[in-house]
Amino acid sequence: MRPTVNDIAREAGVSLATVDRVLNARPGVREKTIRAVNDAIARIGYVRDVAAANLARQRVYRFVFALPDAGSQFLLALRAAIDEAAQGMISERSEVRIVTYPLRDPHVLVEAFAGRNLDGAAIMAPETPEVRDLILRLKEKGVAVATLVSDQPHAARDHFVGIDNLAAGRTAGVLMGRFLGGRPGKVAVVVSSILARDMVDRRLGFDAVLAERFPELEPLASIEGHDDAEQTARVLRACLAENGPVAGVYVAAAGTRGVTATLEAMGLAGRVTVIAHDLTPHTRLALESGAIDAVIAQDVGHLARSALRVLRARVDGRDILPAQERIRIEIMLRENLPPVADSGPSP
Amino acid sequence: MRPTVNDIAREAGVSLATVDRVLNARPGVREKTIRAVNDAIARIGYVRDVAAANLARQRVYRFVFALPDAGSQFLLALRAAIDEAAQGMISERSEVRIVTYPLRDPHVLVEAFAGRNLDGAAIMAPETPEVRDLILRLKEKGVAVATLVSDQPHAARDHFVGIDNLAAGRTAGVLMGRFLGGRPGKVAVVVSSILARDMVDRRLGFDAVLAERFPELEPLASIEGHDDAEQTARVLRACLAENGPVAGVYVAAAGTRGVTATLEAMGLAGRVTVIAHDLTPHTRLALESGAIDAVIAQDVGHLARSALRVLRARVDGRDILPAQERIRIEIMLRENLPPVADSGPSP
DNA sequence: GGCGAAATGAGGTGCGTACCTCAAAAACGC
DNA sequence: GCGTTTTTGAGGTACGCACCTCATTTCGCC
Repeated sequence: MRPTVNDIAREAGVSLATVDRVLNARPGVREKTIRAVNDAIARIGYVRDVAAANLARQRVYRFVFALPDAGSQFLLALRAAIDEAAQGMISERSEVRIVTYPLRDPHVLVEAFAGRNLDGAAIMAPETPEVRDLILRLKEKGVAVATLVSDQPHAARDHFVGIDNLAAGRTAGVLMGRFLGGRPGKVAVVVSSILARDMVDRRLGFDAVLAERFPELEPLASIEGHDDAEQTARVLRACLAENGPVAGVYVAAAGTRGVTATLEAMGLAGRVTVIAHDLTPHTRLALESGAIDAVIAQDVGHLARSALRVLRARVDGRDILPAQERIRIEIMLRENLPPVADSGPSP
Repeated sequence: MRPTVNDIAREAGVSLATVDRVLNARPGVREKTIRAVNDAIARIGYVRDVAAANLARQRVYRFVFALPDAGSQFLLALRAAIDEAAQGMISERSEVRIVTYPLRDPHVLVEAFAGRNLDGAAIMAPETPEVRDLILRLKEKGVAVATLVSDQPHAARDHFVGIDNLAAGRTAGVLMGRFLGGRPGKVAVVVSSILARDMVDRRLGFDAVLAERFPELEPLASIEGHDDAEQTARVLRACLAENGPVAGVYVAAAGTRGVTATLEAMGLAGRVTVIAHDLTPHTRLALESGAIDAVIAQDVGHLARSALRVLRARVDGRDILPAQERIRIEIMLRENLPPVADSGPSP
């Protein structure tokens, strides 16, 4: 049997009321008594039963996820994953809302948080001063804050939920180098925007590995696709026209469809090594057909669940299991694609 | 406010006692009444508060993990991961014991389960008739059973916690083929035993990919290392003596140390592509030094937590989130090694 | 030593659920 | 319509904790 508050009272030689005052940091207890109670707690190894505490407290956790309103397949999948994770948390008195904001205008994001009283927020947003301020103000109000997918290392967030994008770029680099097997050539690099933190990191990691280990490959200047297939196709065509044939393309952003379509149209499909990010219906098909050679993926379900766990732990003042919250950099090849998840509940 | 059992009673026009009987499948309720209650539950969207339920139930879940007593680094890490996961579950009234048994003698394993009353078991064991019987008898006693790492598809287990070893073998095959970049050659394959289910699957997957996509590679007959470095070194030397130089080695088993040591001694380190399994201190070092080119890994923390979640869900009669329980086939390269986890609590 | 203030004790109630008992009501068989 | 069995209702207790009130004790201070 785990020790309870009554055991603390007996062990410390005080009453239940005093133990309660100490446990919940209520005033009116002498320093000396507080120490006696804490000693007793340490001695008998008491751990608060959070479930029972929350039950008594009638506590409801309010969490908000803020995501860009773009319609990329990755974001769609992420939203679905958050909904699913939230569904699993309702039996644990957590309430999750998703707010979306236009990427161009993070001001809307700031407004969305005004006046709400909530316990935690997971924010996927560009690294702008407004957002940094928003995070700071949330923290000041005692809200747990996690950044999602793209970090804000200079903001006051408690935790970053996402992959190490530098390492992801390095991984892409080594796959590109090894898959090309020593053949020299140029490599095009597609990012969403050269201002996005995750894109910068991926690019840095990619270049570093190429320079260190595959000097025969020449990475070209980043081209910006803004996570849009049309736009990506356009800039890639321009890039190829300017630089001539490439041996590989590293798509660090969304909009991979623009790349495969362009290569297909130019008769280069399967002859250019393509490394892309994020497992979506399209990249899955492209992997299966051989149009893409590898995908660097992050599990959206893991992202969603990890964010909720981290925020919950923060609010409860609990520690997290770092190993459980480390989002893995997954390498997806045709051969290790997971079976398609059936979406939605069966009838 | 979430609806409670009282709301169900009011909505269904029955008493609390009847709702309770229905919810907990107690006898003595007419079919018609059961339907009325369930309809009311569906109508008001009631979800049982598991925290409160467990509190009232005063239930303690007893789980057992059965593992071979071998001292491989993988098993050590797995045991540590189980301990850590169990630690996290004590606040959810779960109690976990690990029992080990000698691989040669699964009879000991069977005895270890005699007379215990427990709720769930996770079993990592070879596919023998004794073990299959053991699983069947456990199931008959109402114990939830999961197989761990190595499956027992013909046994009555509820769930398999581990990677798809066929796909893992395929992944190893494609990495081998692509890393060798079209160079022809022989490939040695090390397994622990040609009788182990996971080894058979890996071998099948590996061979299939080589045959389909890399006909220039010739896989040699499996050599058995029995998860032991010494033994592995011995059989690998014999294999190389017999077959001449190889382009690659696929180590589907533990005992990778025997392979790197042998290659090192023969002056072949870095000149033979090595694909190994499981991220251990040794394979991590070998990856960093370039002695191994890639490691196919399964996250031991995920294995442990998933097993516990699956067993818990089974006992509670809840569904699982399949996406969360799918153990990923991770591809570890030097470039995406996770930072070393600090072991043990900090002082 | 007496005073006011601070600290502590005793005890109650409720959170949402499980599980129990006993009485009352309804359904059933004849 | 009777007796019997089955079904249902009413109510209580418990789980571990939070939070409240009011009485009582202890402390610090002059």
